[in-house]
Amino acid sequence: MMMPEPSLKMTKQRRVILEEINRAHQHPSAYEIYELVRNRLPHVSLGTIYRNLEVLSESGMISKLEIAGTQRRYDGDTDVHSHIRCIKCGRVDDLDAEPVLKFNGAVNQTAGYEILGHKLEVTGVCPGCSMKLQAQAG
Amino acid sequence: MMMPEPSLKMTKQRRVILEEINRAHQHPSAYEIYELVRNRLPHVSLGTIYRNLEVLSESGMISKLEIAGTQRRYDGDTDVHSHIRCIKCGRVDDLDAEPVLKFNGAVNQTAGYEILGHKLEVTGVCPGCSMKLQAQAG
DNA sequence: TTTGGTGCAAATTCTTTGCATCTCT
DNA sequence: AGAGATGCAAAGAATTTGCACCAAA
Repeated sequence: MMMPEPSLKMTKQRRVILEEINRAHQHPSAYEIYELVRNRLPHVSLGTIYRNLEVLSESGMISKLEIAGTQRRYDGDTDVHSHIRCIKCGRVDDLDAEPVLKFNGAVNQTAGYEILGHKLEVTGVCPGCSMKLQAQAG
Repeated sequence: MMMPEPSLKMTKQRRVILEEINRAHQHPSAYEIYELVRNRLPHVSLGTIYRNLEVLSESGMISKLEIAGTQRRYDGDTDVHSHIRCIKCGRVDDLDAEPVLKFNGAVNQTAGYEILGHKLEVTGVCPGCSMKLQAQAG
């Protein structure tokens, strides 16, 4: 027998969270989303942000970025695309153009794993951190 | 004027940590390394593990894996190579063969970033989790 | 009305750090 | 000796969760 899917209520918190993620063209962390939402709903709690990020990504309305770094980041754009991450500040941007990858079959025969996907992550230093470093180097 | 490099003392803790990382053919987390080392040095502290993982990776003797997931992992093999990560349990293995990647120039012109590198991360379900899932599905 | 959501605060998990003491070099 | 490392315990950062009340359907 099937479990009924839990129905998603569209609360105002959830609606605003979704709007802010879709408006943000960087890839905000939970805390950054919290700050954005709090401008519009001053009493919102961080727990609500986390719970919603979870259900929204579970239901495919946003995506949870699987990238390196200490803080998780979220993306309103659910199409598959690659990212670049600043190793200094953790900022994440989209690549301007999706690189064309070609790889041989090696990946398909790894140690008994059932392969689900892959992703390319480019690392670098973002314009902001680049400037700071040059100022320091003086 | 140059700062003198801090000299690394080879304490017994540091030596054992290094030996255990090099012996481990998975990619252990700090806590897993702690457990391995504790078998040989029962009074070692987790703080010492973390401090050593930091200096050892800083000095290039091991590498800190930049992978998605909540827990950081370490690798005694400092050559560049790609990994596969189990989305269920976080286990990380080396790919059996390094895939040949070819990509167009798109990456070189992204939003003012100074590009440092890139990496491919393959995701999948490891043999252990695969078996558990099949048992559940019945 | 019922089911799911919220705010708040406490709890978890992973990692870092201050400090007194110890140990390589 | 003295720079650097250790153990311990406390602090931090990011995320999750229990619970009483609230609101969308």
